[in-house]
Amino acid sequence: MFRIGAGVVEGNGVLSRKRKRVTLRDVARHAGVSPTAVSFAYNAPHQLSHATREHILDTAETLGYQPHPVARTLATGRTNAIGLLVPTSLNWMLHDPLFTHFLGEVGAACDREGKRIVLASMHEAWGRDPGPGSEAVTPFTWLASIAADGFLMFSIDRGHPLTEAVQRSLRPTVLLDSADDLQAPTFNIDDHGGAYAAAQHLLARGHRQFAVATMTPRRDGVVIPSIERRVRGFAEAVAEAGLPPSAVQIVHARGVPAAGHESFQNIRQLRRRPTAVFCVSDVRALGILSGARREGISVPDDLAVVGFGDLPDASVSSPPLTTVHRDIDSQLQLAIRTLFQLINEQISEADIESPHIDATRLVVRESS
Amino acid sequence: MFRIGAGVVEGNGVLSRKRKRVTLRDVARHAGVSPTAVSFAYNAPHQLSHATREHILDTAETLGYQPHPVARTLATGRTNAIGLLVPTSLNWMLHDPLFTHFLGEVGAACDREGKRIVLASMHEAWGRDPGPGSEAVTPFTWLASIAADGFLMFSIDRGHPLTEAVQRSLRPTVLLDSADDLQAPTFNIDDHGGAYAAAQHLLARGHRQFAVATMTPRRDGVVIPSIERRVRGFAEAVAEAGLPPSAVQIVHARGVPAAGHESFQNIRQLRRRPTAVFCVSDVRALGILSGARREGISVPDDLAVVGFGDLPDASVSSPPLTTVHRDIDSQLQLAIRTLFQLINEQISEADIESPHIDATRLVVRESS
DNA sequence: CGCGTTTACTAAACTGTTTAATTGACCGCG
DNA sequence: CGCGGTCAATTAAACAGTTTAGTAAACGCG
Repeated sequence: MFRIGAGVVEGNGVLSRKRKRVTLRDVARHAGVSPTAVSFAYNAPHQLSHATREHILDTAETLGYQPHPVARTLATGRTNAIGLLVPTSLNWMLHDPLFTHFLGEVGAACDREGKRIVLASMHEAWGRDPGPGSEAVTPFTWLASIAADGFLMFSIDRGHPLTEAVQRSLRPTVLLDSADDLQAPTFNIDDHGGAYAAAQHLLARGHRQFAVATMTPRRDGVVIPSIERRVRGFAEAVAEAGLPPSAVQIVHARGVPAAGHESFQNIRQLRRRPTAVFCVSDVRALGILSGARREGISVPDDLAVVGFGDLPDASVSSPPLTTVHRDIDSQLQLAIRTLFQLINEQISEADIESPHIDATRLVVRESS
Repeated sequence: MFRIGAGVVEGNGVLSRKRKRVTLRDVARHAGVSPTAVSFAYNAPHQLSHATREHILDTAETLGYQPHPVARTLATGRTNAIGLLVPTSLNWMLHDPLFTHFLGEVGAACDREGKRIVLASMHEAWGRDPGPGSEAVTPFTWLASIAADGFLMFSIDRGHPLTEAVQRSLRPTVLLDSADDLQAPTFNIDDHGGAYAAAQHLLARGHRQFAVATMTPRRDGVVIPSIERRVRGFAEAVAEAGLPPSAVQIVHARGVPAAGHESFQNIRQLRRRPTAVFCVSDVRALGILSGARREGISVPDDLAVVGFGDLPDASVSSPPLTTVHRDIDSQLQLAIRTLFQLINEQISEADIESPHIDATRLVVRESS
């Protein structure tokens, strides 16, 4: 077993990362050309004769020259990275399959374009004790400190500390699943309409007493606008059917993966037993399904369950989940494409109709 | 509903991101001080009198000055970011709960330190058709183009195209779950020993015919060293018990989340029916459990199942999963801390004993 | 009062690259 | 032979900060 013990492998140069960086100027000097020529060798080969170019590339190779990405960025103004701003802690978000799906797709898109993703979670970024003598971190300074050409943000509400910062930012920013009156290109889905349709469906099936399973409100007051819209949409449809407000009982549960079980318990403890439950997300609904299975409650006979999102898992659960379908991928593709176009200045923000709202539709399966 | 239609909101300056950047020099000019003073106001407050500092900060505020992160990086040599190099496509990795856990923890650690994560997937990075006239992307140039102070990599094998690049890199790199003879600080776990213990356990329970459920080999030949070690560890223990090689049958399945079901089907089709199956990961084992439940196969009576990793889910499955426990968090904390120390030059690579191998231990529950 | 130290601030150099403007050589053409 | 036009390469100016070395004034002190 190979081992890098103290002093065991030494002096062959491989381990020493201290050696001074070889700069473009060094290459130029050794090759006997100007720094510009070296730059051209990489970025504008046609400006150079084939012979000199080869010569420059050779000397660069032998010297072990690595172009300095930061210096390049400073000169070109392009970081080749987009900032993915996570509204809470990354840890928290990663438990949400919707987010991991988002992240994966963004990753694939960036991969195709040769771009990098800079992940920054906004949660603990500010309000932290400022370093010795330096100012406290504000949303604005925080955003400014991220080296990216543009930003992608999820679930931003009106009141979120970052909204103002985003609007003052110099870099294009695209919002997903956010409030729909923010001054930045926003790509949402029809949460309200989807939830409304879910309610209508359940009403048509004869249900009159409902539970809505949603998140426990965050202590920091951060609101997830898309979820709010879903709850409102559902309640509105029920109200318009002439039922009293008490026909909709809201149950909260915290966390994303385990929340389903907790929700289920809470539902069982309601005095007025609901015959149907609408969940603001599929994970929650799937959790309720498994809770019901465990307790011998029959779905949909004893309890109808409707989810939101139509994750891949929703169609293979038992029973298959009735849920509100959204086309995540097309929404995301459009958002990312828009962001790239904004970055490349192929379009301007004024050209974008915002918010862009993708349709949703109810997919009726066997859980309702 | 607010709407940024073409020309609807215009000229209030909020939407225009074209306005020229306010530089440190601008602030200096307006405040009537030298550029140095402005820099000091942010980075070395004690060098300035309280009054001038306030004055500078005020003018900066009114001018809307944002320090340029890239320029700062170029001058200081600090990006305040670490590169997370994903060995395959990000999309693929995100389906692995182990990776998302890793990512979440790295995120939390970076959050604490005020650092950013640069995500870069190596999968498609090179071998792509080179841009017009520019050189093809090589692992080395690719790595060099990432603006980060150091790198964290998962599952790197000897033959991986990046290994050489990492060793030539100027920036500290820490490896996790990788080959254990690479010339970089490596933090592994005792895969071999864990799998060996799992086999011994099953042998002691009287099993004589085994299946090992592992990944389908990747077409690109990339090998996941930790998984190789597990398979070998298991096979070795069985061989040392005097059983013939045929006592261990290897079943492959692709993908991470759905692989469990596929593995289960494959196991059922084996001519020599195994009485116990060892899975190289918990997800796979959990999938087999649910496949068995669906088909009415009793675990552990008809089939004993042992996983690897001891994810949170493993203890709450039905039946609770016997699995090889690893302390992911401590491994990760140590790796990250080491990386930060290397970046800050508080330690040198020669001081690090590598590979660092965390112990694993078998946790016997009810699936075996 | 003169000497050394601190305080508050500045000028200039430095980080490594791109890019606009420029030069000089060479070529064909009228 | 002189003139415009490429071609190949160079010079110099950005890009937006940090940092080192230095200076003038103020201060403390015997």
